[in-house]
Amino acid sequence: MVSIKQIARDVGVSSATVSNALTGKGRVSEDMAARIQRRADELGYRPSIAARALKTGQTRILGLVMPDLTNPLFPQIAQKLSLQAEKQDLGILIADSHGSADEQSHALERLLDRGVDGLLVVPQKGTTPQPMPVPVVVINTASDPNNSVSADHSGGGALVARHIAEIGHRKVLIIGGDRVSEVQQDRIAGMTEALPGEVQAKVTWGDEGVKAVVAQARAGVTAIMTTSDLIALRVRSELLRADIAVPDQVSLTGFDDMNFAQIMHPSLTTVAQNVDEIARVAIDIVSAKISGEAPSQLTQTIPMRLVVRRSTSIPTQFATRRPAQ
Amino acid sequence: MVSIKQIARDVGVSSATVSNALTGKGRVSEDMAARIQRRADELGYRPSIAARALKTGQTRILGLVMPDLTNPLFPQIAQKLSLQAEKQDLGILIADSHGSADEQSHALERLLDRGVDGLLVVPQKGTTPQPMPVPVVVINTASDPNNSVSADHSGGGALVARHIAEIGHRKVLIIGGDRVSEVQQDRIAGMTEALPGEVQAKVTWGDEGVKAVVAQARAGVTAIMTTSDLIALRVRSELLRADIAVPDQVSLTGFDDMNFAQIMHPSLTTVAQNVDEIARVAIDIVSAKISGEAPSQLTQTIPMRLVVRRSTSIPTQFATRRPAQ
DNA sequence: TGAGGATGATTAATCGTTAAAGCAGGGGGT
DNA sequence: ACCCCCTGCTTTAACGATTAATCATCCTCA
Repeated sequence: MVSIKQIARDVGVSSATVSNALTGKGRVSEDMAARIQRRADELGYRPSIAARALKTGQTRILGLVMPDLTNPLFPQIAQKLSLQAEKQDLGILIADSHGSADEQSHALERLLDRGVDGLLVVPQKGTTPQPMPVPVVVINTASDPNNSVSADHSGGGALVARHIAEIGHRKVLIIGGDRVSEVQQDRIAGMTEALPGEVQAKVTWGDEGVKAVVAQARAGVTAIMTTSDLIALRVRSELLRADIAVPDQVSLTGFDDMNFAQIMHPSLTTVAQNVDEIARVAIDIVSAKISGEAPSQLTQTIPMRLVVRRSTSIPTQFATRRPAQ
Repeated sequence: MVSIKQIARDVGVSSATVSNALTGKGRVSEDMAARIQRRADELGYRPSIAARALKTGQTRILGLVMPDLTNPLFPQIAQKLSLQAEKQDLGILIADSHGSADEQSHALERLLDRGVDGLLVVPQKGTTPQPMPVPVVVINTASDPNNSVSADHSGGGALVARHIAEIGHRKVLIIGGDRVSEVQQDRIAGMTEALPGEVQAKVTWGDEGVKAVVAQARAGVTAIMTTSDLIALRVRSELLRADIAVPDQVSLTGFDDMNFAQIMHPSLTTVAQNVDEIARVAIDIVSAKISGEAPSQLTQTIPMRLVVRRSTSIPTQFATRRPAQ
C-alpha cells in the first residue's frame, strides 16, 4: 500500500503538505501541488478510507434497508440510488429487513455498527422507524415530514381513475393487495376521490377481490383497477379462464409498470414511478443532512406517470367474443 | 463515542487488556474478562470499525457488482447474499455495472477504493473480469475454475428437455434470448443434448424466434422451450393473439421461476435456481479466501429444480379450440 | 527602517484499535 | 535450590490520514 508518507518522501516535503495538496484544503503552491499530484498518480496512490474515517469520523457510506428485495421494484430503486450516491462519492451498504419489523431494527443496528453516515429506509408495511443517531431518509411512505421522499401514490391513483372515467366507464371495481400497506391505501384513496360522481365504484381486497372479478364482470363492471401489476396479472388469468376479453369486455389497469407489464397480453395500462427522481432526491437529502445543510425542501412527493397500453379501452356492452386484436 | 480507553480507565486496567478481553484474543483472566465485558455493555460500547480497519487492514466488507439490477433474479441473489454475509459478520457494498463492461471496471475500481476485502461479481454477458488484488468469486457464469459458483444451467436445460420428451413431444422449438450470453448457451446446450434422437428440435434466438412461433406451431411444433420466463411470456402473448391454446395445442416452458410464472395463465412450467445455496457457497468461498484458507471445493455448480405447472401437457394433434381448462 | 500581513511549508498531536514485546510472580520439575 | 515456563497484565509502537499551531520568508506600506 502506498501511503501519503511515501509520496512526501519522494517529493521531499512533509506529509501534511501532501495531504493538503491532494485534498485541496490547505495552502500549497501551484507547482508543488502539481508535482505531488503527479507522483501520486505515478504510484497509483489511493487514500486509506479507514484512516480518513478514523480521523474525520465520516465513512461516506450510506446504509440501505429494504423490506423485501424480491419485490421487483426495489432493485430498481437500489440501482438508481447507488448511481446517484456514486455521484456524490458515497457508497451504499445493503441490508434487508426480511419480513419482520424486528429484523428491520437489527438491520439498522448492524448498519450503524458499521459506521454509516446516513440511512435510507424503505420501511416495513406499517412500521415507523425510531429516531437514529444519523440522518435518515424514508422512502416511499408518507411518514413524518422533513425526512421522507415518496412517489405520489394518491396522484397516481387519480391519474388512472380519471383515464378510466374519461374513456367512458361508469361501473368499476377496485382491487387492493394488502389493507395494511399505507401505499396501497393511498393509491385507492387517490382513485376513489378522483372518480366523478356518476361513476359507481366498489373496493375489494386481496384474494377475495381477485376471485370475485368474474362475477363482478357479469354484474356489469366494465373496468377493473388494481394497486399492483401483479394483481392485475392474476385478474387477467381469472378473466382468461372465464373467457372474458380484455379490454373488449373489461378494461384492466395495474400499478408500478413492472417488467412484464408491456410483455403480457394485452399489454397493461399502468402507472409508473419516477424511480430516477426518487433516488436523486433521496440522496440529495441525506447528503445535505450529512454535510449539515438544511435540505432544500422538506417532504418530497414525486409525481407518477400514466402509461396507457392495450388493456384499457372504451367500454362496449355488446362485445361478447374475444377479438382478433 | 465510548472508546476502549474509557472502559480501561473505568475498570482500572490497560486498554490492551480491554481489547484482549473483548476480542478474546490475548491472555485475560476469566473474572477480569467478565468485569470488562459488563462495563462495556453498560456503556453501550461499539468498536470503531474504522480504527480496527486501519490497524488490521481488513474492512470486513464485500463488494457486490451486478450487471443489471432490473433483472428480477438478481435482487433475490443480492438478498440471499446479504443474509449469508451477515452470518459471517460481513457487510455488502453494492455497485452496478449498468450496461457496459467499462462501467463494470469502474464499479470494481470504486469498490476497491473503498477497501473491500473481497468481491462478488455477476459479470456482464461475455466479459471475464481481470485479476484483482482481493479474492473474487464469480457468480452464475462458467468462468475459470477455483473462483466461481453457478447454477447448473446445462443440467436445468436437460431437466426441462427430458420432461418435454417424456410426456410425448416429438417436434419442439427452442428459443434463446441472447446469443452472447454464456448462461443461455449452456441452457440450450443442456436441452439439445438431453433430447432423445427421435425428438426433432430447432433452435432460434431473440425477436425472430418469438415472431416465428405461430408459424412453427402451425408447422407441427407441439412444445416450445425458452431460456427465460420473460421470453415465455412473450411467446404466450403471440400464441394468444393467434388463438393457439397453451398447453392444449402447444406446451411452453420458461427458465428462472420469476415472480409472475405462477401467476400468469396458464401457470408456467419452468426451472428454478437454488438461490439460497448459490449465495451460501459464494459467501463461504470468499470468506475462506479472505481468511487465507483454501476454499473447501473449487468451482461449484448448484443443481436446478424443475417446476412443473400447467403450461406443459401431453401433446394432442386434434385439439383445435381453446379449452375451458 | 521596522511593523504587520500574506504565503507556503513544517511539526506534532490525534482518531481508536491491535499486536509484539516485556515484566512480575507463582508453580512445577529436576 | 535453581531454572524455566506459564499466566495475566502493561508498555509501546504502530496503522494512515487530518488539522491546529507554528515558523520562516518575503512583500508592502507607513
